[in-house]
Amino acid sequence: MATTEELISALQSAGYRLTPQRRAICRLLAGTDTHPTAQEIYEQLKPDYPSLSLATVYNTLETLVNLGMVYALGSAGDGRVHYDADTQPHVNLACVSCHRVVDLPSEHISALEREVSSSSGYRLLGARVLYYGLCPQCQSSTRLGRDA
Amino acid sequence: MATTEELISALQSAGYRLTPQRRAICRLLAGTDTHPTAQEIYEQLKPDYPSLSLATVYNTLETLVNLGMVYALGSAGDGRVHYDADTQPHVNLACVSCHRVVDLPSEHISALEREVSSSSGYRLLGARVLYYGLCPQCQSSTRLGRDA
DNA sequence: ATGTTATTTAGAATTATTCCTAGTTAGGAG
DNA sequence: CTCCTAACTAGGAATAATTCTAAATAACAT
Repeated sequence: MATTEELISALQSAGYRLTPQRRAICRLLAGTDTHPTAQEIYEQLKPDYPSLSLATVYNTLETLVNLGMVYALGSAGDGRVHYDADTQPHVNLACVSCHRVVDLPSEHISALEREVSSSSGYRLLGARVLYYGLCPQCQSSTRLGRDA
Repeated sequence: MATTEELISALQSAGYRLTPQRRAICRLLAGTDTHPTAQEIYEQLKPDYPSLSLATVYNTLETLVNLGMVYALGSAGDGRVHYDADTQPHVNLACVSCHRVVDLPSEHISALEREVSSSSGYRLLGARVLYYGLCPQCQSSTRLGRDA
């Protein structure tokens, strides 16, 4: 879990200005293990920051996600729900450069599913296991791949 | 990947009626490895089913998801995006009924990550592992939990 | 302290999803 | 095969999430 300071200095070293609103959002994110929505963040901060706008919450969250400091759970990047008739456990691998998504057969994923199922008590209905990174081709052909 | 027949008979044996619209949606889902949105399904079927309504697509998808035959990628059960400042690979568990998202410590997830990393050749940058289901409380308090 | 420019705000606009109601239909009973 | 009725669909309205816009504000380098 990132600390408040890590989130803030990630913004700072990426050249973003440190506004009270951004600090507050970082503090809230680092200080909770619930997974708030933009609306919930807005409502929790509103009493202390009466002028806070929901748009600012969305903007700051987008920035933090782009910096890789925060995950956006749900939304496959575009805010829409995608449906998949393949209910066999499998791994999706997305290339952040060429945007292709491939399936990957995995031995460990069924073990993971059994572990999740038995240790949580949930009746599992589905899963999204998505890794993202640079595919082999893009590692050799993009600036990101050579530098990172 | 579920076949058209499996999807259709899942609907049938759960007591749902087999309408041409539902058959068409099942056929489309089983016949693609893209991950269409409700809107895309609607647009692809519209030429052959000019009277088809988007609401029917949403209703059918919800039914199939509740039957566990189709995954809804993205959306932690509600239509909202949840944010998580913990960027260490970990398992998120979302309850489709009460919409709470919890973290789950897991032994197998690091093994999975090593497997993905070595077998894919990707330079991994991050991961999102989200399971959907019914939490223990909602299993006892909802119709879904009792029937499924 | 000042200027530059990124950021915030408030509200409107846009987009995704769900809800509602009247009419239609699938599938079992006869 | 035909009828009956609960289940389903269509279409549009309603709701909810997110993004956009333009003017006001404030961070930070100098």
